[in-house]
Amino acid sequence: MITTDLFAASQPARRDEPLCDGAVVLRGFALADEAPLLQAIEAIATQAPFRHLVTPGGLRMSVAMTNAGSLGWVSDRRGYRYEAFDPDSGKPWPPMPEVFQRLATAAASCAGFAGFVPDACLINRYEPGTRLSLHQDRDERDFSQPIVSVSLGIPAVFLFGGPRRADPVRRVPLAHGDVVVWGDPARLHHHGVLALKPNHHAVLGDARINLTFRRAD
DNA sequence: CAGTATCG
DNA sequence: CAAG
Repeated sequence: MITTDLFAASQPARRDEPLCDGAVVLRGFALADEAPLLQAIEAIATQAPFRHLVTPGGLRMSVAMTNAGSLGWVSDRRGYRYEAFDPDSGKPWPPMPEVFQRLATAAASCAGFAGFVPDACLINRYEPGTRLSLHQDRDERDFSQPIVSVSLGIPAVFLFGGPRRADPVRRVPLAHGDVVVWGDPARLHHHGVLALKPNHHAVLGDARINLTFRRAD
């Protein structure tokens, strides 16, 4: 009893915010790994530069993307899919940094998804005005595996809806270091990001970087 | 429809 | 006219 109280008092205050059954926001979860995370992102962007993909409808996405891991998410006129090779360079995507994998596995575990080992990390770069309309992540093989989303840089408003597009949508402000995890009952829920407001972050400048971890294969 | 344009 |  006393040991429990002492333990609780010695831990940083964790304010986990459940969004619904199967989805939770872990406030500040990535802050401890901020420096190595940013260094790894910079190295990845050097090998596989951010680029604007085109939707199957032929429209340019406002968010700039790259990938790390054995598979990377891509979109073009042929559709959405995962590819082992960067279409721009013909080379494999940069490998998943150890700090990425460790963070994703730990966050998933905290959210109740033990044994999550991502093989793909989609890296999205937002600038003021960038948005991502409501969609589902449904290009992966195993929907029993969760999605882990890490926010870095300037804040954004995350949209989290339900399994049907017309379902009510919650607005969730996300700050530097916040992590969202959604899985099993909420794995196919719609989600998106409102257009970013003009803002500045001391380290990342006028940008938000989002890491989205998936088990694609 | 991982999009925009148009409207109240 | 910006936000939704």
